[in-house]
Amino acid sequence: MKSIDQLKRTVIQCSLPAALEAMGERWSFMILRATFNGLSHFEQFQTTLGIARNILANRLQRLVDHGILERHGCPEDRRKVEYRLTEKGEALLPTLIALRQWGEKWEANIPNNPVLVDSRDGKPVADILVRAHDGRPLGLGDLRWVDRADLEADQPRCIYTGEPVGAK
Amino acid sequence: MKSIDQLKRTVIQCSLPAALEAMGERWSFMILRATFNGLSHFEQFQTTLGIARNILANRLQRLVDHGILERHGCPEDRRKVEYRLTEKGEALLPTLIALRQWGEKWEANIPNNPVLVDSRDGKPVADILVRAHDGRPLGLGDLRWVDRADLEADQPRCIYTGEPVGAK
DNA sequence: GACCCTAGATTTCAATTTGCAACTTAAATT
DNA sequence: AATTTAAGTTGCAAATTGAAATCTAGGGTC
Repeated sequence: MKSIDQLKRTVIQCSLPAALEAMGERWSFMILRATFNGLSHFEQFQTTLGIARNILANRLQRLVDHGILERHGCPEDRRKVEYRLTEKGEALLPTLIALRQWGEKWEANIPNNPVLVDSRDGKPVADILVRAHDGRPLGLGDLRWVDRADLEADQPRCIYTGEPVGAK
Repeated sequence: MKSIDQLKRTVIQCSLPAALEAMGERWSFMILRATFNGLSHFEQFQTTLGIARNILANRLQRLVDHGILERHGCPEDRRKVEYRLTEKGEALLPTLIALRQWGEKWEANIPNNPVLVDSRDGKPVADILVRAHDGRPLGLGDLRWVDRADLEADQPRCIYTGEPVGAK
């Protein structure tokens, strides 16, 4: 009772709805993954993903509208359109990889392929984790949700328990 | 032309479809976020998210079916049901945070609240990044996609260019 | 015990979204 | 000139979503 009370005093603001409006549709992440793997044309997406053509057209348009992909005509073959990742689209890579790693570990027991590796040593990238500002991995027990107002007042306290967080 | 040819030689296997089957519905991440913030009852989800009751019931059922939430009756008030995160559900935190951070940076310009902080020092967690096995942050330019078969044969090569990756 | 309230759904029905198949249009190829 | 290819669009049936009303079991109050 008290904890929920505390929670309600926190103004909940979250960009998750906005993020989901851009990427929450069923095929959006699949299309994004395909672009990360080098696909860029309508027919490529259609044949490799097996998505309906009208839905694909609609999703590509949405991704372009949200600034995640850019539409470029190909000068050497003017029938073709190239869909390219923008910087904003590229910034979704950690989310995509996190989701894929979760799926590999907890849903499908099949190893993901292709594998994303470090170009320097050819080793697969690390599991995506929540980390402290200095890079230390953090588990759920090391984490607290605090109200931004309390944080800015240098009085971070857990929104459930009210308990102060961190050294003073 | 050559790069797509190379790509087609790679057996594409991906747990992304499986992950999206569990979490790809419109409200799933919103419900998950609510549980991470301490909500656990039907009415709490309904009033704070504003989701239709039938859809909420259906989504909770799906999340339970996928082993992301667990359903517990409350002994002290037998009308109530408590939905709790499982270990599998908790493992989605990095994905959720990555998506939220992306939204904060690229979509909504409003600061996220509440803030996830390190319990040790009360500082907000780091941005979710793709990192090397040793924790070094990696940008897109430091990454390559390689066929798992090539990786296991200790011959990692970029699936587009065929270029060998890493020192030999 | 009669009454009302609460939590967690289920049902009904309209509106929207999805998906398949066929068609279109412009550009390239034979 | 005829064919093929790339990237869509259109029409229509099926599935999904959402708002509102209803339902059921349990609690609280007098």
